[in-house]
Amino acid sequence: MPFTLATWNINSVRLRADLVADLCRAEAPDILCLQECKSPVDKIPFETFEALGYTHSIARGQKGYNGVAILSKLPMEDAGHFDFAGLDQARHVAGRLDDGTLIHNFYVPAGGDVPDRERNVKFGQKLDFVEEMRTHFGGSRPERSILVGDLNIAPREDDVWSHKQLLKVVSHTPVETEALTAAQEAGGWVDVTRKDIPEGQLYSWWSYRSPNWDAADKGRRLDHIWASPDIAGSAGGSRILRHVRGWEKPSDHAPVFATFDL
DNA sequence: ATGGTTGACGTTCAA
Repeated sequence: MPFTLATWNINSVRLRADLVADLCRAEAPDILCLQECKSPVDKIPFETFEALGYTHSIARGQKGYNGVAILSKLPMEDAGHFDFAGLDQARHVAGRLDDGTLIHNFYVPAGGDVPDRERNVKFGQKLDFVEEMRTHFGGSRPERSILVGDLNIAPREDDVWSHKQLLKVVSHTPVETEALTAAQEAGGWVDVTRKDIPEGQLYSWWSYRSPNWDAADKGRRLDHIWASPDIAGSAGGSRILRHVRGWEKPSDHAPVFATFDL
């Protein structure tokens, strides 16, 4: 069964419901995973997405912050959620397709500004969250599974505009990139985007604080699509829709796409 | 050395 999967940090699903609809009309992903919905579940405009064929949805939300949702044209059942690091925040939800394929949608904590857990509680929570991803997937190694989301870490040197200048910037510090790589390896996860696009600079996020984001191009690859090793061979077609970052009133993240033929 | 922008909420926090 072939399908197209996308992940997008939408930065308010209510403010940008029209952008979600535009993306769905233009690219027609079968499954769209959203992060930073910033909305209680009962205020997400699911009817807008149902009208476009996304008749199945699973979401977790809270007022104002965080929030994750999976919109799907394919039948999907709720497969539960994690509350890593004991934060009691809506940062993960999982769905299961009819063929048993499991889809994890994560929103990893951003971690604040100071990359030191002694001085910044949020950074410690981020490291704890990623460490729990490692212990979980190391303990029950994923099969027939896909993991996507805003992981808020750019692991490779070519996942940021300047490796050297970002070594002490949260999202690219060695303690973070090593923790994310450890979590990936613990589960045997294959980085699908980098399997398909192994060479060159690749970004999915550009700060709002740069007025000329496109020309300056000081991006980072924070959004990821991983596959368990048994199905990684069926993944392909990766792309990051950079032009979406240039839409009117955009999210600061661009959507990341891949296809699977399971 | 530190500002720059955005969103939700409510007169500030998080990203």
